[in-house]
Amino acid sequence: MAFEVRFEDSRTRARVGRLTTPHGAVETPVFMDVGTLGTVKALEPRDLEELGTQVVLGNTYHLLLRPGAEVIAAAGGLHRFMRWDGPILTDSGGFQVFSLARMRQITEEGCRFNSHIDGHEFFLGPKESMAMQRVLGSDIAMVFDECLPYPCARERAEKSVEQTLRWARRSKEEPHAEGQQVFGIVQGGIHDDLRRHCAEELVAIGFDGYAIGGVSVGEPEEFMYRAVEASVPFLPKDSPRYVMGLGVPHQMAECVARGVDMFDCVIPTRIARHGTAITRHGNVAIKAAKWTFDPGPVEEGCDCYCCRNFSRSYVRHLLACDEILGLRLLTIHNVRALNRFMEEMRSAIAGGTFSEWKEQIRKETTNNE
RNA sequence: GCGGGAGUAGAUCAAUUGGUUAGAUCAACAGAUUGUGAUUCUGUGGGUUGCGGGUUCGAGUCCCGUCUCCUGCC
Repeated sequence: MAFEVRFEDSRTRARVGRLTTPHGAVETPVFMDVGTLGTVKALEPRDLEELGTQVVLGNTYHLLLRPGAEVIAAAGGLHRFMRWDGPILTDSGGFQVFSLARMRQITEEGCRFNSHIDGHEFFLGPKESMAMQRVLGSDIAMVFDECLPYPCARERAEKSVEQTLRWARRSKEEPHAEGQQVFGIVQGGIHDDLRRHCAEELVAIGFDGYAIGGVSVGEPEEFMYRAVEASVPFLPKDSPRYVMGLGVPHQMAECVARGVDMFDCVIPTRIARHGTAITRHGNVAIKAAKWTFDPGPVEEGCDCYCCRNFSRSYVRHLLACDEILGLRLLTIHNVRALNRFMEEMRSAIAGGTFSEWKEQIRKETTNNE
């Protein structure tokens, strides 16, 4: 079995596990860094290693457009192309169908797009997506799905779930790379019965892991937790569960308490580029003038390269001047901050103190500064 | 000393040859960002138009005086 549950919390559904992939083992719960175009923006693979990043995400849609399947194939796959030897998870492009909705035309076979770069028409469906992910050679491939917006009428959600299930079956049937795992994606919006139905049907098809999609798309926080609660009980206990697109610390803690093992999000790298640091006491705008003379690190007690060596004053200065190093240093910090957060979480679960830890996190991170 | 030019938001500059509530950009401040079309986006505050008079229905704009800076000449 590729996934092994090693500790289970007695009071919640939280668990510590290990996911084995062709490029190494992954300790869960895990936060995965988004590297859409074959790079975690501003970081090098050696940075990621030092920061304790376990999995990097790649994106089928974006890599298909640029540089294209031929280039990746010629390089021998995404690992070799981007020089990351750790596990890679590739998104199917399904989310782009949703986020680039204006340009779409959906058929049973998939989705017709116009490239956002040069307008060229192209097509992405379960067949094309799996073929591309096979070329990419990711350790984990995601099925091609439709991500529903919020809010969404029930009738539309029903049809969409059936479409997602048909696409999931076809995604499973397509050939995959050697050792490549395939994860199904539970959709269903905020409708509990649709979530359950979708989960059960996916389990019947049989996947290596199961994602919960269509959350953190603008719905209230409680709806997000409810979507997780409506899905997890119908997923196998011995398979990894992955909430897609989520990376706010206390939200991840809440989802882990509901049985989730994996997360990914653009938040740490994006807000770093926008001048905001993630800390144990909430987000801090390092760009703010009040740090102009501040000699302290971005976050007190952080072990990252940025915090070990540089002052808030310096990082603020770099950001104010739009220096590349500013984006890099703050990205280093934010990635490390979330990885430390997950390390703490795993220790708390293994040590039997998860509930107390989660409560403390909720208090600390909601009080901004 | 004489001549010329310039003084408008924290900074750099606008304001149709006198016409509504003096704008823009940057900075400041606040907010957003959740399977990246994001070094992005949104919003807020901020002015005794150097100062003092005058002309006019009305002055950043015209006139007088004054202060400061720049520049040229003796």
